[in-house]
Parts: sequence; C-alpha cells; structure tokens
Amino acid sequence: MLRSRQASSADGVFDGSADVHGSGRELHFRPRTVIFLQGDEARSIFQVIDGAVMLYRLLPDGRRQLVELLTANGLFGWAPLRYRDCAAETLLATRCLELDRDLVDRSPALAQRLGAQLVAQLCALHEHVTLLGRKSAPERVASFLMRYIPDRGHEGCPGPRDGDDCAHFRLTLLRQEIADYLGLTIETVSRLLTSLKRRGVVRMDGLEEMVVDDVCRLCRLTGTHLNLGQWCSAHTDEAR
Amino acid sequence: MLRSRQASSADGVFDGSADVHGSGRELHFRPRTVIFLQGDEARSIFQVIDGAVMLYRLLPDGRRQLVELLTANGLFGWAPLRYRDCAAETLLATRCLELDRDLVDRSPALAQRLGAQLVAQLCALHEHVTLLGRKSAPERVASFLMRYIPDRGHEGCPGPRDGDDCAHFRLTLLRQEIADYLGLTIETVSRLLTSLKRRGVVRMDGLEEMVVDDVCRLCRLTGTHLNLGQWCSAHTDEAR
DNA sequence: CGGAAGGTTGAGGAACCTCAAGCATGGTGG
DNA sequence: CCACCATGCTTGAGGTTCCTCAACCTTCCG
Repeated sequence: MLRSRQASSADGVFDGSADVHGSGRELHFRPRTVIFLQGDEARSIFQVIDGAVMLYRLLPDGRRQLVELLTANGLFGWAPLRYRDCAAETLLATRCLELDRDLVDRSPALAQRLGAQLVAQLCALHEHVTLLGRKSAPERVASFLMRYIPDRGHEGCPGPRDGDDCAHFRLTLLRQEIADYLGLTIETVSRLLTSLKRRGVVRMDGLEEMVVDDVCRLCRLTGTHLNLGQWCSAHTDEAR
Repeated sequence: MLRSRQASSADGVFDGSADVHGSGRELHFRPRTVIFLQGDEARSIFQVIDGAVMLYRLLPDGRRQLVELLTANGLFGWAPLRYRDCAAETLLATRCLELDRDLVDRSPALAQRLGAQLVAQLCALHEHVTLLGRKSAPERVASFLMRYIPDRGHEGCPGPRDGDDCAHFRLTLLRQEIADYLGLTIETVSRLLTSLKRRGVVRMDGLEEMVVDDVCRLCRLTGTHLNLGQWCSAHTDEAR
C-alpha cells in the first residue's frame, strides 16, 4: 500500500468554473487533481458531471484505502461532521457540480434528487465491503475488472452473446491505486493480472488497455456467482 | 466464516405493529429475527427506533459479510434496484418504522430528513472499508470494541479522564458475527480477544459483558491514531 | 542516451486460515 | 438434583495465502 505520501493540492491544477442555474458551480479539473483532502473543512458537496474521481482515506502511518470510485452522477464530499472524512482526487479530466451544504439543507427537492444517488452508492459500498471482507485476491481482481463492463455480471445481465462475448476498456487507475482499492499490495495485483494474461482471460495493450475475450469466463472468477447454474453452467472454471 | 446457513423468516418472531402518524408503520421484532433476506423484493424501507439490526450479504458459496451494524435512527432496506442487496436481522428486541418506498419518493421533506442519516451511514461504511482493506486483525478487533464506546476515539474525543478511564458494555454479537463483520474467522477473533484479556486491556464477565479499564490504551491499538502525539503520547503501546 | 516513474518477478517469511480436539454454559428431562 | 446434550467458545498444530524485500525490466520523455 501507499505509505507516507500526502498528495498536495498543487499536484494537479484546477482548470475553470462557471455558475450553473443558481444551484451550484461547475468546476473543471485536470486528471490527477486533488479536490480536497481528508480533514479539510466541509462547506460544500460535489457531483460528478463527467470524468472520474477516487475517494480515499489515509491511516496516520500512511496506509491508504480507496473507498469509492465515482463516475457521472457520483456524489462526494458529504460529511456528517464538520470535516471531510476522506480525500477526493480526479483520475481523468473531470467536470463537477459544487453545491453549498446549506443550500442542500434548505432544498428538500434537491435533497430528494440526491437521495437516490446516495442509496446507489451505499449499495455499491455494501458490495465493496463484501469484496474486502470475504473475497480472495484473485476474486478481487476479477471483480475489479468486471466494474469496467457495467452491463454485465449483475441483476439483469443478458448473459454471453453467442460467438463474441468480448469487451475492451481502459484502466484509469495505476497498479498502486488498484491495490489500494482492493486491499492488496501492488505486487499481488501485478502477479494476478499477469496470471489472467497468461491464462488467456485478458489481453493487455500497454499498461492501460484491456481486452476481455470471454466476459462470462472472467465473471465466473469473481466469486459472486455460482460456477454452476445460470448461463455458464457448462464450463466450470479454475479459481486461479 | 459462516457457510451455507440460510436463515429463514421462521427463526424469529414478528411481534407487533402499529400505524404511526400516517408516515409509516411501527414494527416490533424479537432478538434474532430476520426482517428480510437478500434478494427479497424491496417495497419499503426501515428505520430503527430502538434496538439493533445487522445487515449482511452472502456469497453463493456461503461466505457471509456483515455490512452494517445499526442502532437507533439507522436506515436500511433502501435498494436502488428492485431487490434487497442484503439481508437484515435483529440482534436485540427492536422497534422499527417501516416506510413505503413510493411514500418517500413522493415526500421531499421526508427524503431530506433521511438524507442526513444516509450520509452518516455512508461515512461509517468508508471507515469500515478502511478497516477491512488496510487494518491488521488485532487492529480490527480493537476498532470493533471501540464502537461500543461511542463518545471516544473520534473527532471531539475528550481524551482520557484522569484516574478512571474505564467503560463497560455488552457485546451484542456472537463470535461468528464479529468475525463476519471484521472479515476474519471465529478462531482469530477468539484468539485476539483472549490476548486482550491476558494483557489486561479488557476484562470479560461471561461471553458478553466487557470491561475496559483504560479506554485510551485500547484506542491506541485501533490503528486509526498515531501512537505518539495527542493525549496518549506518554505511553507507547505494543501492537499485539 | 540517460534518468525517472511505474511495473514485473522471485525468494522467503509473517499473518491469518483450516482442521481438529476439548472446554464452558445453559437448558431439559429423568 | 444431576446427567445429558446442544450450542457456542477456546486452543493448538500445521498449512496457505498474501506480504515484504529486493532486483530487474519497460516505457516515456527530455
């Protein structure tokens, strides 16, 4: 895990802003820009318009845990107390809406609109807690990759397409960040990605571009599905 | 971890109910009563009035993870999709308010009132994710015990009282449940509690009654605080 | 071409899990 | 009242998984 690196706001550069229909301010951030740090005073909340943001917490000895990965509509910066409970940093060029806390406190309509999103994030955290508490390292890595294939592997998954069940995407996290998200070390993540590559589950082009030729096979490695039953009953797959 | 035990609704007994000011129904549950199961249809949400509720998710092979421990005001049963993402079971005799989903959807004022609570639970999950991803087993157990001393160990902790810095409480979870909450096995939890006992950090009366004579010492074992600085700078403490 | 940043690979060890046995506690029935 | 059983907890020995430490590789960029 990452130790004793405290990101500073000067790492990235804030990029622009504009007022938006009185209910917030639109902010533009470059990739790898710190939006706020754990312990900062929490005067406003943010919603991602587009791009990607990671939230992380640091223990005092430098251990880091990424607690949420957010894309469009993701809410962050909400604090029950006076201070931010985690830091927020962009992964990509990102636009956010910044809303004053007391604005939200005074607008039930706004609160309601945000409520549904909050619930979605709560359930995503339930799933992540399950991953961290009860999944093996190979299952964690497979689950992480499945995040990038959002229409698959959940309630309403259409199952594999005949013939061509592939997906490709770009990893937006560095190995260290993947490790800090999955509660592993960078070496373990690297070894397991190599293992997936060697076994032909994924192909990689450079460090970021991933191609999955058989999504269903990857999905069977996540631990969230019985390896018999459902779509994939025919082929049983090794866990490593 | 618990394997292949599927709690049935018949385990516990629903105990009574009453309508409450038109905005919900008050339900009474005995200890160890299943309120709903993972996968049940989600027509309503619940708020704890008093008592205690645990939420847990099961992986298909029987691994279990407790995702939230709720007491008064805790919200649960919110689902972004049609089905419950986790099961809910009482730990103690518990009163809950049950609210229809569409009632909440139609009442911004209600949604706003619940929003603040939702945010508090989101932050609690951030902390729990950090525990599961980055803390050692001894740190997890110490952190778990500190949950029962709510006014200590957080922002605004008054520090140790002179002379007498003790606390006592009753564990509401079985060893297996503690293990499933902390992402450990029952044996590890047992060994670490024994170790805390042997070292004089806690005393136990039976399996449930806990006495902590030096709260600050326990707190220094959680990993969330620097072991030097703050109140407790004088005494450095072993990690095990 | 050289350096920096990020990633991979290997050897060895620590932490935690698994399996197996034995110990408390509390309730039940003879 | 006490034997008996069930449930839950503790303890120990041994094994697996993942981490640590260290070296080396790859890519990018000036």
